[in-house]
Amino acid sequence: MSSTSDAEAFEAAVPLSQRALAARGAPYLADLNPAQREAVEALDGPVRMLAGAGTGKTKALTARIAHLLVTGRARPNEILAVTFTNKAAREMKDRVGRLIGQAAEGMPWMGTFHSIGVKLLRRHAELVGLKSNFTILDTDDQVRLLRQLILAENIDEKRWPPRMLAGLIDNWKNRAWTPDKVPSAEASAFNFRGTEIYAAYQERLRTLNAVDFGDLLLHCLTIFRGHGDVLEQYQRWFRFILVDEYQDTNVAQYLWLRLLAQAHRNICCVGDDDQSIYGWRGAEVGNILRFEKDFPGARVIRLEQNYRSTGHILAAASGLIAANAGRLGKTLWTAGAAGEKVRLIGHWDGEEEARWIGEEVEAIQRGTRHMEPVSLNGQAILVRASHQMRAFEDRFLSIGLPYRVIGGPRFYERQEIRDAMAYLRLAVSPDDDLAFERVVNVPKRGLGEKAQAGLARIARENGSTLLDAARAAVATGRLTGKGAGQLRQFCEAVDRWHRETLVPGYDHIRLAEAILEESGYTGMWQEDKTPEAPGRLENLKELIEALEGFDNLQGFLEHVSLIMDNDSEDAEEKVTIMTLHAAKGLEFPVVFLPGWEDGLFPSQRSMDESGLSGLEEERRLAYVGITRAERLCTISFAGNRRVYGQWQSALPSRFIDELPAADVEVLTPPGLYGGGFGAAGAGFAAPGASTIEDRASRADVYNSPGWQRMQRNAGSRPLSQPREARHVVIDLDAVPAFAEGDRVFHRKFGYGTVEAIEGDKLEVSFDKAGVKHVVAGFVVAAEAADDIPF
DNA sequence: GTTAGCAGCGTTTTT
DNA sequence: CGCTGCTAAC
Repeated sequence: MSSTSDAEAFEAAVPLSQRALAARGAPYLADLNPAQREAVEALDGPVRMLAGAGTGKTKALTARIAHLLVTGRARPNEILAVTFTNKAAREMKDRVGRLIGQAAEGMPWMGTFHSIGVKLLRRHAELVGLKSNFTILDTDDQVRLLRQLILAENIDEKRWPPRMLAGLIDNWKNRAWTPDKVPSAEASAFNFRGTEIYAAYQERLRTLNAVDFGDLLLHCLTIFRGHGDVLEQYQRWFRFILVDEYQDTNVAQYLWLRLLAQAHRNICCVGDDDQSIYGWRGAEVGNILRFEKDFPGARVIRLEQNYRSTGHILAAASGLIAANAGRLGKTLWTAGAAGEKVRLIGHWDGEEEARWIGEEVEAIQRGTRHMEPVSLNGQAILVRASHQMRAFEDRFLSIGLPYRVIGGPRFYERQEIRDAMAYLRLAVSPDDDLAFERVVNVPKRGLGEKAQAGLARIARENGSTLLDAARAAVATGRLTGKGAGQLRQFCEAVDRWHRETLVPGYDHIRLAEAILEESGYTGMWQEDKTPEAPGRLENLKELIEALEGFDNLQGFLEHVSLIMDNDSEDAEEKVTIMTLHAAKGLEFPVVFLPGWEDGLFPSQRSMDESGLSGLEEERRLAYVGITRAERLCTISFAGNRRVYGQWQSALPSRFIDELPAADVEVLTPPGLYGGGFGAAGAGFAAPGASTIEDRASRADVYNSPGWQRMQRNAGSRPLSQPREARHVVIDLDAVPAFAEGDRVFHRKFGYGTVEAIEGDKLEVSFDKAGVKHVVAGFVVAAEAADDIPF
């Protein structure tokens, strides 16, 4: 901006007309609607964008970035663009790159709050008493550490579980409370010891040169507040700030943003109060209102035209969310067709619900009377709680329907990955006590609790690291027996690996492989015959592959804990199963929303803990769910569900009553032809009914007012498509791989014996999982499972 | 020091 | 029901 020509100065003052910019290579402006264009062109000063679901928010945001770059208002490294998930950040990078016709790699400050926090913290770690190679603890490490502290305080961990304190500390950090800032109102927390242990925990983290997730932001705040020069540097540096999913920011994140933006006030926040679903994690919708106060004169831009969903879907979602009080208010509209109504169906129990959805997915994949075929990738099942996923997995496995689960245990949270990473950490920094502790006896080296406690004591006496203590113990003969020899070998190995990491340009992939091999870690899993072992070896292989993207182990370790999300992009066609939370920001042509029962959704716990505001957050979650659907949305509930292995009956969700009847079509569940729901459960004789003891409840299920109203409006059409007779294909060519009595291995159920063969389906008696019907293609011969290569 | 077997517990959602 | 953590035996 220093050498500004007249023409450029003019550009800066007056937004160029659409045509003028298009002529100069800004085609991204051409297909924006007026509101989006306003959002793109209002570059200066605070902007608050209120963007409803499917209104082209990301499009506007990316175009805005492109506009900043193309008009020369900012260089790529002067834009701070914050998202909540890595996925969102990646998508934004891709799209900006496409808009400006080159890779957006040059935008180093586009990422999640946490990844940007790490980057800042590594530069200034010494200002909060850390070294720049600090390690990032995940929840598991955090809990372990707290457990040690709690035990040291002689507190009964049964009554005061470490997990609880971890949650508490997390909350405090979300509110930007360092130990000394925790208000006295919280003094009674955790048996009146909460703040005290919090302080001890922070101290311990510092000595370990480690941080937890919350610290990534909190330490940044401490630095910004305590070192004006550093803050000013970044205020100048980040000339334009953009924030995605603003409604999900917590107080710490808000303060972080405010500090960075308050000088130039070029901050653009995009959010939708109706999609605020992280209140339990400390998100404050109130931050939207607070923005107005802290940035007076902020321009408010509303995106209300929805491009994603059909009319009925949009109307159903809007009708539902209207039940929430105190919304900022938005009227979404669409120029598109009304499309299919939202479908509603009740089932006898959760298993039947899963069965029905599986068949619907296959039917829709083939194409129905009412809809063109939709591929599996275009279909998703969105659940409230992850334990609902199991029913679908079981069902889909047995009918051979390919699926992918998003948001299970994260890749880097898996035991084998954490172990492997601990080894790598130890190689890079032998003073990493946490890593040492984790793997010193994995695989077993005869170093149990006692030996480890001894090492810890030596370390404390000498003020040394655990590794040094181990060396000392071996040298002085303080440790004897079988463990001593193995420990000596372990220490030598660590030294050897560490020396290799010091060689410039070392082959880090080969070294990593060698570490896992020499430590006996891969060997341990190769010998393990449990069903999970092959999968774990597979994951280790993936970990090694991931190393290729980095120059050395150090680089890898610095980034991995935040980068490794497990939405691996595989090419195969699969239905997606995930939680509603994980689905935010995504869209699918076809969406299934199972489990709409009171207590499950809305979740009882949410209502107990947070009352009305909890219920409203649940309702927003429902709103998010429905608005993920482009063309077909199917809501379902089950009258009975197994929970903790006990059958429990449930009532349809109150949200069902709140759906506008005109936009909903009630389907007749299978097995109920001719009977219908008319007379309170009459004719309700689903297969399996006899196994359920509590039958009294079923009349109630269909007695809720909403359900009855719905029923009066029910269409005559029974199902989206009449069920095809599923004839068994007797294809001799498909069978010969297995015979009765064969031993087979299944990725999920483990080893088993083939009991019967019917077409391409096998009945297998699994050693651990019991008798299951599976498609032949899903199992391999047991011998083949033994040598799945690493 | 390690392992097997049992008791007791719990499931909301996540960077 | 399935997992974790504890106890009792190897």
